[in-house]
Amino acid sequence: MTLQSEVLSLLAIIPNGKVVTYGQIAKILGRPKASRVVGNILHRNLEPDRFPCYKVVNATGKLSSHYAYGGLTAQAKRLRHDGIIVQGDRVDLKRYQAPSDELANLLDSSINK
DNA sequence: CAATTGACGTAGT
DNA sequence: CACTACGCCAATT
Repeated sequence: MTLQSEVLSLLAIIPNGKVVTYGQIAKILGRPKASRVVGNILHRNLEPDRFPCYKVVNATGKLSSHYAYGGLTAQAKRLRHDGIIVQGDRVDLKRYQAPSDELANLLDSSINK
């Protein structure tokens, strides 16, 4: 099982109206130091229609500046569409970041399903 | 197979 | 919070 497929699986189960950070994903998948890899995976796959990669932000809540198809603006637009308030180029992590344990639980459920 | 490449994170300033 | 420097590691070349 590649880390890549794990990351994509996790993206698919992010609760609507919530966001996650790269490091959070990495930690959940057992690679707490592989935050960069998570970003690389999303960068290389570029499948915005298949996975909600717009729900992924960095540790400060800032949106990815190299997001495909319009960059920050396009990503912010998608986030707002999900009911998430985007101030400038960032979101309020305190309010929108999905708890890691909840994600782990959802991931487990998706595997079981 | 070795080197390169980053949608990043953390600690220090 | 903004910036810098350095560490990290799977996928790609």
